[in-house]
Amino acid sequence: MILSKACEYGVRAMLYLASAPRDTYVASRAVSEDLGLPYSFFAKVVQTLAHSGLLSSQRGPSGGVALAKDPSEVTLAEVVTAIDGETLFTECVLGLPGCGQEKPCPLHAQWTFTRTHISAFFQTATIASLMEDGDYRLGSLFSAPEE
Amino acid sequence: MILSKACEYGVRAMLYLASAPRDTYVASRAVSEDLGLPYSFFAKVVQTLAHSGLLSSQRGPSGGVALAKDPSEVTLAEVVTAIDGETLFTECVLGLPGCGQEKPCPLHAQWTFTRTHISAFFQTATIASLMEDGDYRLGSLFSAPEE
DNA sequence: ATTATTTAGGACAAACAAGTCCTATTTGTA
DNA sequence: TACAAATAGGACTTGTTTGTCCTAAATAAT
Repeated sequence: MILSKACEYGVRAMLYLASAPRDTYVASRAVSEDLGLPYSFFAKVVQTLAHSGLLSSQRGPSGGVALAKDPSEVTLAEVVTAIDGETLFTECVLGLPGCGQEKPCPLHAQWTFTRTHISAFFQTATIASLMEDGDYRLGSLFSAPEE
Repeated sequence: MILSKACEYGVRAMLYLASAPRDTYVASRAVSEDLGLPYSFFAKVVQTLAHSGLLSSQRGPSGGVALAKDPSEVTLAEVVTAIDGETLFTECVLGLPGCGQEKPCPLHAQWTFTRTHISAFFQTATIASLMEDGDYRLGSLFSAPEE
C-alpha cells in the first residue's frame, strides 16, 4: 500500500473540499458521511491537516473545515508529507538505512530513477489540477461504487 | 512504505543467495545473521518464497535454502508478488474499490501512468540484472552501514 | 446567559504487521 | 540406531495502524 489509510482519507478530503464553495466551512461530520469514512478517525486526519496549515477549521455552529489555500497552491506531495511523512520520497526501497550514493544497495540506481517519477507525480499534481477534468469525478471519491 | 518488512527481507535474501555458489544449500540462520535480520521472522519469509517456488529448501545437516531457478529468470515483481501480493501493481492509489476506467478517481489517469513506471521497474529487474553492477554491492545488503 | 453545534484532544479497543518461542519432522553422519 | 542439524509450522507476544468513545473548549444563535 503506497499511502496509509489516514493519508488516503486526507487526500480525498482535500479534493472534496476543493469542490465546496470557497470560504465556507463544511462540518467534518458531513464530509466523512459523504465520503463514507468513519467520522472519529477521519476527524483526526482533519486535525493533522489543520495543524500543518493545509486546512483551516472553525468551531461552533456553522463551523467546520475549509481549504486554507487556493487548491492550485496545494500539491499532493504536501498532503502526503503532512500525514505520512517524507519516507515515500526519500527512503531506500529495501529499507536499508545506509543506502545512498556512497553505499548503494543493488536496487539504488534504478529505484532512484523510478522514485523520481513517483515524486514528480505527487509534486506536479495540485488539488486544483486533479479536479480540472470535470466534476463527474466528484462522485468517484466515494468508497463504494454506485450504480 | 512501498514494500512490507517481510518483502524487503525476501528481496534481500534472493539477492544474497544469488551470490552464493549454485546448487549449494545455505542455512537460513546463516543468511539471517549475515543480513542482520531476526531469524524466526526471516524463516517465515523464506518459507513463503519456498512455497511459491522461488526458493528450494532442504532439511537436515548440510541442508538450507537455495534459489530454485537461475537468477536471470526471476524478476523482482515475482518476489514482491509472492510476499506482498499484487496490490502494489493494481490498486487505486486512494484505495477506492470502484476506481477504474468506468469510474476513475481524480488521480486515476495520472497514477496509472506513474504505476506503469513502477511496474516496469519491478518487471524488468531480475535478480541477476541487479547483481550485475559489481559485487561491491553485496555488502550493501546489510542493514547497518559499516565503516 | 443559555443552549446547541462544532472542533480539540485524550484514552481506549480492535485489527494487522512484525517479531518470538517452542515443538515437530526430515535427513545426513557417526 | 542414535544423534545433531536443519526446515516446517503452530501458538504466542509486541508494536503500530486503524477505528471508537467520551469529555472539554469554542462559538453562533436564541
